[in-house]
Amino acid sequence: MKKPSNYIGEFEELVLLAILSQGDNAYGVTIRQALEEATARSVTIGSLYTTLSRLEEKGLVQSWVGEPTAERGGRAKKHYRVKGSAQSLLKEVRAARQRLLSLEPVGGIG
Amino acid sequence: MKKPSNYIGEFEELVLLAILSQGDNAYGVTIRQALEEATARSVTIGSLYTTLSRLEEKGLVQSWVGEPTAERGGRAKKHYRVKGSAQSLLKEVRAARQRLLSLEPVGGIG
DNA sequence: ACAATTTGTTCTACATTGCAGTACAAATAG
DNA sequence: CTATTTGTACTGCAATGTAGAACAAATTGT
Repeated sequence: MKKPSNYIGEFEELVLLAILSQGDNAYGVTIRQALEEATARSVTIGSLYTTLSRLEEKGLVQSWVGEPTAERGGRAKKHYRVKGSAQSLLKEVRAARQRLLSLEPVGGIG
Repeated sequence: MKKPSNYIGEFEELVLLAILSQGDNAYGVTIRQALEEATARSVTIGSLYTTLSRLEEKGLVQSWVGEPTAERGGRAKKHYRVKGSAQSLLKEVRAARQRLLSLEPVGGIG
């Protein structure tokens, strides 16, 4: 739960949104799936977990391991939840972009 | 005009938006001012120029040096314009975020 | 019990971006 | 031709992005 910086990157932001989009079912596989569908780009699982770890180090997400579901086999899922501090950062960066867009003299970019 | 990657970072995105917001008057000083007002964070001039250079390397912005204005003294301004390729990338990442938000099961984050 | 299979996470390594300080360049004024 | 003003380029390191392979924990079948 360090606090190395106050900045979140582009991919980190997408990961946070992906977690939110999965509600109570946010873990590695579902988060990845949401990302790939939303971005139409491949997301390697290693990249995702690295980012999830860093987000947790920064205190932006919280995680806990669930009970292993009796489906076929496989390790227990590690669930993720977005913390309030992250919501604030998301709001901030969205607001900053909006402010710049509202100054846009040509009138919107799409 | 290299093409090292297809990714744009968070700050790069803000810089692109800031350039757009300045219309025909986008150069170091005005871009920086727009950024600081929109983000409420200090932006050192070195950081900005580094990012502008990288954006130009990636072919996302175009620059040209203007005539020196007869105001007091000082070097000629280097003007920047956002290219179409950048507009596309901006659209893409905005769309990706929007897609994730629209799946948001809790109902919006602010 | 234990090897094979399945599901899922951690580790290692390097590329790209973010960020700041300092040096440098080009213009005007006196 | 020096001082001042305005503005840009250079250097170096920290933080993020990205991928591949190794590792871990569960179930199934024999």
